[in-house]
Amino acid sequence: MSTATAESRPYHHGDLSRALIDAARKILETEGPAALSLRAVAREAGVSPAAPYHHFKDKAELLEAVAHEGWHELDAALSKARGETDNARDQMTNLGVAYVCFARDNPALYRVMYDRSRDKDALPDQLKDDGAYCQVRDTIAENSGGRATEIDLELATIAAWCAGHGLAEMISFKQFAPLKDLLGGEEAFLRAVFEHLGMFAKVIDRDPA
Amino acid sequence: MSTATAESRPYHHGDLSRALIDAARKILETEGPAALSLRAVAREAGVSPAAPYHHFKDKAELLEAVAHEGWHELDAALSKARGETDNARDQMTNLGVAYVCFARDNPALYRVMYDRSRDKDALPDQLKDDGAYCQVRDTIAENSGGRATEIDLELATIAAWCAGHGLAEMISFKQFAPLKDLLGGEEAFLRAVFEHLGMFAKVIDRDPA
DNA sequence: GCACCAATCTGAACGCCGTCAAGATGGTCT
DNA sequence: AGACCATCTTGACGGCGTTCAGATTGGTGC
Repeated sequence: MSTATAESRPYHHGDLSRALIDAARKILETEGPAALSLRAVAREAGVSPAAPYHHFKDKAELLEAVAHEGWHELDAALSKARGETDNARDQMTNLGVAYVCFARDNPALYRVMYDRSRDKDALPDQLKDDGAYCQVRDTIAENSGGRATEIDLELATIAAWCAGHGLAEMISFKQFAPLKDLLGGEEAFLRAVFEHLGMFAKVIDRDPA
Repeated sequence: MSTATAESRPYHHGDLSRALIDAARKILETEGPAALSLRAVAREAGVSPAAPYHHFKDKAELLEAVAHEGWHELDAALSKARGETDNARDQMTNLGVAYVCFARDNPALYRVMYDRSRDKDALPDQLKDDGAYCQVRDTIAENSGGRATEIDLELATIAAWCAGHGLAEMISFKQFAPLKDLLGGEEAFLRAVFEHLGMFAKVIDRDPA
């Protein structure tokens, strides 16, 4: 019984790597990061606890693969948000809101993404090369009208990333619920906080004060 | 042999709660969060693995106590930084730098502090009542010269906290090492990023644009 | 068709973990 | 002295990440 389905299955199970990643993500979504054990992933995928070790060096490497998918999806979300307007300044706000919403809607995945980065002391390379980070930098560059130096651009991008990440982590804390209601919902709250950051003011407004 | 030392020891070991917290912090500092098991803490304190359960409901409650100390120490660090200048605007920058430096110098403790908050979906109460958060808000209020509404103040404080937290998490990533060198060190890097946030611009500069 | 190899998976085991129940220990109070 | 109770130890349970020997399977060369 070589292939149980029409798809070409390279070996015994089929694409177990893929199945393991999917199983991990399902557990993350339904039970949260605390429940994400390698044994649970194997169970979910219907294989023995030792099976994953033929596809991933250890648990960390599986999580790495999950995180990698997460960064790609964040990238896609930012691309979409950026494309929804031509006004460069609105693009910036949209990027920020989209970033935070991604983190809010995929909290466990977002956690895994940064936990893996922390363990490596480095954000993923794809971020620097052509990923989400570059979209933020490019948008800032367009806002600056060519007046900003390379260093200014880099610093403003880091600043924006910090603000987005910080807000993404704060947004879930229930302290802010009253403020959200008062402002008319979560997105309004997000936009208000972003405004109060006076984000990128130095690059965009560029008056030396 | 009731009291082995001059101090009054309530029971067998002495103040085991205290010893456990100290042991946990020592392990955090020397081996990092991953090595912080309850058994390791008990081992470090010289008691059996079950002993901690007479002082803390479970592992989470011990970590809660550790986190609580962390917030107090962060509070003290911010107080000190704020007191080092009278210029309100400098106070703001000093607060930001002090916050990030605390996180950089106590990375494992900082991690535990926020991990516990996430599990509870809430920042510690002490933050709202008279702690670090209020110091930031008060400083912003002084900067605004009474022109800011309550909501503006709250939003600006959240924005500042997000930026600080975000930067605290980013600072360790090795990608930014070249930029740090280029700017003449880590603190210069910190200050540059804070500047690029145009932080609190809306509250402080208050020109409607 | 068949033998063989390498890739893949299983089963059992190791040491670690968090937690709990039962019992030993030693202050404290009367 | 004796009772009491907080404290600590011992031993156990199930779950974890990981390893390893061996079984199973798919593809390759004859």
